[in-house]
Amino acid sequence: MKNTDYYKELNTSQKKAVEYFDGPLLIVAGAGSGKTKVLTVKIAHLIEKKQIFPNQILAVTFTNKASKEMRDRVNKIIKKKTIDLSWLGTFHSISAKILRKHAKAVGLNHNFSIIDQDDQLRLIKNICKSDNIDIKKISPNYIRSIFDKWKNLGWYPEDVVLKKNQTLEKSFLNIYNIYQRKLFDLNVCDFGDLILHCVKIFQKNPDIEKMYSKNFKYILVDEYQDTNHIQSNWLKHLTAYNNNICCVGDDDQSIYSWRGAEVKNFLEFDKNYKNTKIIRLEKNYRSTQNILSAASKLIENNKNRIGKNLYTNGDNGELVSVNCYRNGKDEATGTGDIIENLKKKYSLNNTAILVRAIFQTREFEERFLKIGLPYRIIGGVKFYERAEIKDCIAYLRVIYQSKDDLSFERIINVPKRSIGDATLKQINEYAKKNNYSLELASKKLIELSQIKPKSKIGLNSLTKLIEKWRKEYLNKKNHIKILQMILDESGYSQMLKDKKDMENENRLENIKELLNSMKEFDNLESFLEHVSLATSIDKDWEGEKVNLMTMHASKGLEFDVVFLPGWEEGLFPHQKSIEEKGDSGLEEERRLAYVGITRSKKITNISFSMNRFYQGDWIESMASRFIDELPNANVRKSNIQKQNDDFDLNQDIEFENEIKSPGWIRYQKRIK
DNA sequence: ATGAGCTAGCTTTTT
DNA sequence: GCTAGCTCAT
Repeated sequence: MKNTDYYKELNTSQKKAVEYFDGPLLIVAGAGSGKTKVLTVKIAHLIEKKQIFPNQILAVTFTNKASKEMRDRVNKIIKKKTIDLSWLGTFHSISAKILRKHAKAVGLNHNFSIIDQDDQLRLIKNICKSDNIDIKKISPNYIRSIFDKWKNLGWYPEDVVLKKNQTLEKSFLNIYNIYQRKLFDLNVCDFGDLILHCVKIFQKNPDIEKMYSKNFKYILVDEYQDTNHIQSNWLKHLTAYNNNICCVGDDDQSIYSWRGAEVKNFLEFDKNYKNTKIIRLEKNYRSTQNILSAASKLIENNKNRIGKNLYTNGDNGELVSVNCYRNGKDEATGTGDIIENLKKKYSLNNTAILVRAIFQTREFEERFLKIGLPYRIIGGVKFYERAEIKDCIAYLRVIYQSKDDLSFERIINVPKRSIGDATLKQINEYAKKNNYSLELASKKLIELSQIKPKSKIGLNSLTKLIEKWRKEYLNKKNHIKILQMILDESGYSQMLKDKKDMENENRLENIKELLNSMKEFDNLESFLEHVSLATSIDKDWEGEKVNLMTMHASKGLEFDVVFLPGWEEGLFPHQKSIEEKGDSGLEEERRLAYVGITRSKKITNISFSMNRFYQGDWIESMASRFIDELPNANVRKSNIQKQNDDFDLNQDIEFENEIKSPGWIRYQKRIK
């Protein structure tokens, strides 16, 4: 095997990391040190040099985006036809794949549906209602977060261990029991179950564990610092036979502890896996010296870290600028001005504004619309979480899986069919009593003429339609045609057309896009599987636009120019973070700052404002403590006083038709 | 069953 | 200041 170009490009420690194949390996990879490169080259080497079958490699990421990128890059390296890396995916997608094969082992049917947070919440609310639990006293959202926590710890209801003082949690245990039973009845899983069920299957069935762990000759894990307890457990099972695991991560970029991630997994990797080899990647290929020094000095204020010395061969570059503005509007205006100046040299696509909380994008949006600076918002409401998209999917799910009561309940009165709480309650009770699905219960109640006349008409037509659509599905009608049929015949399209406001036009657009994205799938089944685990469809990347997103969402990305606004005490570090988690909360906020700064390749602009309009009030704010932690040698501080550049609301500006972000809609409402 | 009107609460959110 | 989610009157 000759040394190929991609291999020559690696530095010494990267090469070492690629070539260390057998036994546990932990790669401590600083920001911008080329960790994805190492992982992808390693996969290529395993296939080409070590003659490992692609389907004997397990490669795990956290996001769909990361696995897509990894797949693309491996394919680029191995120039042959697309290789079958069937076990490259997210923790959840791989778990779902395993679980489909062994669903029976945990009491599920192989065609189970995967439910999201929204469905979880509705289910919990339903349980609370029938159990007479006062939702006002305990928020269902809190209950859900506790369930998730338990699942992340690997606990079925019977495994839950509580301390004496956890009385509130104790009262949730009964709900957890009912909730889990309900999930089985409905033949559905929540996200947490996907991984938890797999671990339980491995625990109870050594033969299944052996089958998989024997097959996976090599296991690679990206962003290891973000794994939680159950994920680390899951990996332990899958490494049982061959014990070849390579994990890549950066403890300084652990920013998801609130989602159950435990840096402990990363810091104590060598305790969990005996004879671990540790390799550090400390050469940074991304940022200038000034940016790197600023980030490094800042993160040194954290006590709980491995510690590393990042270096770069690059030049010093520009100083990191720290700008003080009078208020949020000035900050948005000033930022816009700087972008206008820089955009000849650095493209807008390579410019990003990274915020702590998504609401902060608003002021920037308003300003950018005003001056006609194109932008895109990454994050916010996910495509597949939009109500209209969820409605479409609920219709499809009901057809695919008649037991899916959650979906049935979602669409029973959408569009309006005069079926309200009372009727729904009646159906629910009848279903429960006879152990029917809601759909079956509805049909029976109609037959028995027990539904109020007005509701009966609506309900009857719905059940008849569902039967008709299901027949079409069983006759192998194309899934896109089926959805079009549903939209027409249910009156859903009409409902959206009737209300002629902007939002509904948007909704119709989104549905068109959904129909379009369905083309990529052969059948309804594979489409539904994709949808349950996906959050977005790739789009809106065309054109030159400034990127606005949260710092969380920016992890793994890089830009020439990065703006970090709103560095004020209370907002960043966020008050809540410190209140809830104290010092460890503060350290996580600092890691977030570190992630933010290290996204930048050339220019970094940090800013704060002395006054901010926040939650309906003007508050005086102080510069974030993080600003004081930046090294003076690498920073240039300035006070920016804008002239009286008040927003002129009467100006007529033609907006590009495509910009229909929340900010644009708000803006439209305001100027009307 | 449904729309108007009021109130509480307001971070991050890979799946 | 905004808005989701509930209550209450129609």
